[in-house]
Amino acid sequence: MSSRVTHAPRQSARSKLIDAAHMLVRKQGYAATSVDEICAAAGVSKGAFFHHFASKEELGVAAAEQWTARADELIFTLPPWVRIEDPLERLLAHIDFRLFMLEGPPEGFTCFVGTMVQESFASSEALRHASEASISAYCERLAVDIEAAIARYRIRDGVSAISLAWHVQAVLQGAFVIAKARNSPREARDSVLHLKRYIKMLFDGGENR
Amino acid sequence: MSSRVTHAPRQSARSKLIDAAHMLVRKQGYAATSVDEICAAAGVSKGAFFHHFASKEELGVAAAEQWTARADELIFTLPPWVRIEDPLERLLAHIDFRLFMLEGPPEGFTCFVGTMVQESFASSEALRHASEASISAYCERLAVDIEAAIARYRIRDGVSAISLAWHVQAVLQGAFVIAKARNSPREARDSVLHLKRYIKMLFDGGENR
DNA sequence: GTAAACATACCAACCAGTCGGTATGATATC
DNA sequence: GATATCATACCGACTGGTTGGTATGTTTAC
Repeated sequence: MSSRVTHAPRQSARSKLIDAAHMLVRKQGYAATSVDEICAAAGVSKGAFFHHFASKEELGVAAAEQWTARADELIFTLPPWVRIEDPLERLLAHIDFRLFMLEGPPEGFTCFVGTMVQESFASSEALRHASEASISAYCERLAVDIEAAIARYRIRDGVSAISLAWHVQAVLQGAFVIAKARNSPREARDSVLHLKRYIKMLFDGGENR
Repeated sequence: MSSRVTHAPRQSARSKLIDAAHMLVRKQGYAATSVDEICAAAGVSKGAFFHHFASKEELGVAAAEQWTARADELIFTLPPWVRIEDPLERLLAHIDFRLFMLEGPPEGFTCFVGTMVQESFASSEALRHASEASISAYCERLAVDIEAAIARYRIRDGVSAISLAWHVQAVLQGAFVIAKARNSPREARDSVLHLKRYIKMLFDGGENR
């Protein structure tokens, strides 16, 4: 009874704004998404927006940080396959998962920071840096698994784990662009399948001959 | 003396506007680039802009079409290596060329239509379609060379020429995103090297063991 | 001379950001 | 335990500047 809930969890407005930004920016881009639009989608007032964020740019930075946390959870923590013991199998399951995600409209599977950084790399060092941090975090986390696979199975041509991780990220980002251009995830999925074949070949040149 | 220069090449304003759009959009994105900014960079008045284009969107469509012509010339017509007889060597020279291009600031090597389509796919069907046409044209042209290589050397797993062409395009588009995020083309180049290794392995699994 | 190729001045809508104010709840004072 | 004080969360009207686009006039080409 005396359970002091202290103050009611009033994270609400701030995180609703970030969620709305994730959705709208992925659909329309950063510059084309206005603060008013984000407020309307989040169902909060403009006053609330500027209470939580000093500027639109600051929201972008906060949304990038939140995106990192969200992605790490969604991709590296929650899914059951992350507990596969064999590191190569785990890596391939990761690729299959990214493949599986390529469904529905682009705002459902594309990358918030990847979209944002394209428009802001030259105009806002804060946004560029926040986006880079988010993408780098993904690559470094993925490189851990790749490193484990290399340790157990070796890899061709002395390919490094971090280099392959960046390549995975590049293929995914490119697949998102193609999916938007084609208005269909079909070529994007094909491209990820090429990536999977490449990884298999890197770890065993003659396996699925 | 009476050398009638006939009419001075007055393609000038229109194509200066398109060139300025190519540069500015690649640097800042489509939405963040204003009509006034494009006019200023092109050194023409706003009246001239709307004399040649009914709207900013129409400039985008025209710039996409111009981009297709420019890319076809720059990549598939002018370079000396396009006359290499062996189709696989020609394909690998193509990849090397794309690798070689990844230098200097991003607005010098990134893709105008790739940048534009990310911001416009959901808001302007005209821009999305024009961008898709440009990217598709590149892929279909590249697929001709890949098809020739397949005919001469075979390829693993029954990979199709057009599918591999889209994968090349995806890796390049992804590499552009990574280069912008990292503020350096290093990881982008590494990714294209992965692509080159993949293509080599597809055409000869055990070649450079 | 006339039609295309520009230039200048202007407009309404929209933009990010400001500001005065309110509602609420925790803490301090007596 | 009632009251004063303070901090946080939020609201929505407002502002100065920017936006894409227009109206109208001038210059150039043939």
